[in-house]
Amino acid sequence: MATENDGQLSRIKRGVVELIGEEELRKKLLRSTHLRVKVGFDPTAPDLHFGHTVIMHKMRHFQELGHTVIFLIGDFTGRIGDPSGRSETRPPLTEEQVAANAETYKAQVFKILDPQKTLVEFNSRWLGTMNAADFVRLASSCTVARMMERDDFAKRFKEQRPISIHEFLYPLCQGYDSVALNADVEIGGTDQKFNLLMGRTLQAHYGGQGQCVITMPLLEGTDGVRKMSKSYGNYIGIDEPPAEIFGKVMSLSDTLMWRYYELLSALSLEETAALRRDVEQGCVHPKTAKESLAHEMVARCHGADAADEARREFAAVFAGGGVPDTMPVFVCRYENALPPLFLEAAGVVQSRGQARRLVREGALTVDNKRWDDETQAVSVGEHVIKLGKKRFLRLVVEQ
RNA sequence: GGAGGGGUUCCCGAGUGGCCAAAGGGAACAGACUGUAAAUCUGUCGUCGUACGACUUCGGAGGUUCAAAUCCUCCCCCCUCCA
Repeated sequence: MATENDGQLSRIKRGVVELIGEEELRKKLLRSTHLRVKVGFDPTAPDLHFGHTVIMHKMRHFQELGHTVIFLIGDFTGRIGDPSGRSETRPPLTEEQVAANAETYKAQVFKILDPQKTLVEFNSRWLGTMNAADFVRLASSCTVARMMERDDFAKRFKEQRPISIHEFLYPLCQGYDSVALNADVEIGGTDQKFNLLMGRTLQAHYGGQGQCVITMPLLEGTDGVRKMSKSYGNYIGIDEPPAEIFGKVMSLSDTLMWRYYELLSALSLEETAALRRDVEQGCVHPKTAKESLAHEMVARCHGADAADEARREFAAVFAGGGVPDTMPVFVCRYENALPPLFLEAAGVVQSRGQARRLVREGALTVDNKRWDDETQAVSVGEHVIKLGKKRFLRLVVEQ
């Protein structure tokens, strides 16, 4: 029995940055096979991306061990805006936005989670019905000094940037969620550590047992600098088309690629290390290694066939100078066949001036031939338009 | 409540009456080189116009002036110190 328990524990610990309350977790695992594992998602970004999947795979592990995962949609807290890691106040969401985003979440999470062992909750259910007295009690559980220990608050305060009082409420609310849900374990990114610990503290404050806290590494976004986040625009969404996911992975830097291998790939750490060694010694081209990763990522979201197809098309388009199988079609009349006009009308660029500049810079290709005269109209007929490396358009010019 | 400092183009940040569509850096985009990698070099980076140029922009609203991001008035927001 003890060994089986240890097996569970080592499975749980794999890949985590920190496990706070390991001894308690060991005991809990002995006592129950149905622990309540809480993970909160802020409904700010309706599209799940690969950064989320790091945590979701950990949730999946718990499910496979028989435990119940509570997928908590922070519809109430979403309206406050999580200050974690932020240098400024987030804009609050409207109720409608939150509702719409939450629906999108629910539609996507079951790509990875087992619906049978997932409980979806909304924290407005208990936070929304609290009255002022309840909130005062909640707020009394934490001192200002304790709150200011938080790195991002401390930093903002020091840099004389604004912090609103309501942002103090966020960790308290998130912590109270753990009280309301009676969570045994909560999982989050390393940037959530403070909030996660707040849950542990509050549960004790309200007379329960504190949850165990697991922090997972944060995946850097495609820029390799900031964490992956929709609001930074550096994310790869799990719902994006295969070619898009493939392309985004391929344009990761070589250094960053190993991080993605480590956090996302099904390859073991040993296998990854071996691959890395091969690349460093020149036995394997880094591009090949990246293609495997891209293939794996597409396969996870869209299946192996789609991944094969994405790899084939990528090779044809970018290595072979070909064109994608599908590209947006735009029809215009001959008098509008001037590059700045149709490029703007087709939504390829944001303004005619921008189009004009790009054409002058030699970014435009019509039927695979450079077209650097912005005043020359494209002839009647069907053409393949390419702007820069990534923007394609099938242009039909009518008489 | 009192005193002082500040809000500039995607971000940071210069600019205190015309030479300002606004320095510099970053991000982004394009070209060259490549592996849609990195690094490097070059260019672009408010809108419209082939171009001379025109128009809109420097927290908001008014005003002074031939001319305002820059001066004045009121308002909104942020920070610091005192209470």
